Amino acid sequence: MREDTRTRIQEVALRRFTEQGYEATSLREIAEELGVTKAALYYHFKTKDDIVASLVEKRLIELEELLEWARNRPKTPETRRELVERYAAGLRDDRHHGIARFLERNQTALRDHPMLIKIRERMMELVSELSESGATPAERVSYSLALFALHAGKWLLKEGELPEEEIQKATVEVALRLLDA
Amino acid sequence: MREDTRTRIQEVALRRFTEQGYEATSLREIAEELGVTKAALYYHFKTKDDIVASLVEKRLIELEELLEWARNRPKTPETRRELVERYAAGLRDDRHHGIARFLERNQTALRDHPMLIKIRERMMELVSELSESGATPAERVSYSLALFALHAGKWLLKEGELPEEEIQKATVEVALRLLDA
DNA sequence: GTCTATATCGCGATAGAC
DNA sequence: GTCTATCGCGATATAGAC
Repeated sequence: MREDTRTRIQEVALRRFTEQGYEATSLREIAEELGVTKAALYYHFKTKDDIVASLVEKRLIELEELLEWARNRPKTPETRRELVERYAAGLRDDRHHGIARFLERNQTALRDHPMLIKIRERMMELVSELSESGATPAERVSYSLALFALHAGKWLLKEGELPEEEIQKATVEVALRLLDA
Repeated sequence: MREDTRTRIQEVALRRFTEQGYEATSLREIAEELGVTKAALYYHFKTKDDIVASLVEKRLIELEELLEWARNRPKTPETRRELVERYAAGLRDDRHHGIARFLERNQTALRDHPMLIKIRERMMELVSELSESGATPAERVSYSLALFALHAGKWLLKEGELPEEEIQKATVEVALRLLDA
């Protein structure tokens, strides 16, 4: 017994938005792949943007939970290290890493999307949690790059054909070193 | 006496492609701002993609020159340090940093554009020049991040309202430290 | 509640007149 | 060198079939 149409729309949309980009993916393509008409999509989602909102809401909640966790902790090197490790673990999670890839690739196309604006804000707040109030510009850049490194490993090393686990070890190692700036 | 239409199209297109994104910018908008019709743009450029090609060709040449310089040098720590500093200087150049910002923001939308594919290839070759052949995955990630840091400073620190020069000092400092991974 | 048919309007692109 | 007119396709809205 197969899934409901709404879920199948989300799956096809996520894959195509990630691979081809949000604007380059038409609703006609998605509808055709599912064997329905464009209008059917509009029954399940108000607009194309609304499909995006449904995809990323869980990621936003995850970021907000991580942020709350960090705020209830002292700003120590140990907290920073654990924050980086929790962030990396979140990206490894099957429920999130597809969404994360989609987000990485559609920052510009979706720059005015309310959900994406919130996600960007939370990311910047996470970086603030990594920085002490008197952090130098170089330290702040390093801390931002630490989180970025966790995202970037897959395509920075894509030539090498390394196993997923090796890539993760390498990016976490670099991220942790960036915390000691 | 004012510039020719072709140059004015390039200026308006670069600004709008950077601020709103390539796909979100219509040729009608560009034509209206210039006081001409869409069809007039098609006299100066074969397609919308062709405007992009005209914008980025100088950046491609700059990358290729930098690559050639690096290849005629021994792969020493000193070469790597100088490569990073030359790359940073290139980004500071008024002729290039507007183009660089445009490229950063339109990677996904223009992922199949022939000129953009070449630029990505050159960037990956530059990273290879930074890596010795036996470099570990963590080292390769660090070297890639070093170049990325030079691009990312502006938006990573945008909240702090630091002077441009301070941001550049900070990013170069972080990039150079990443070379010692 | 689930979907189709149909229509509107803006898009990139082209052809041909001035 | 720039215009008008037109094309096919995109997102989106609505009316109504089942």
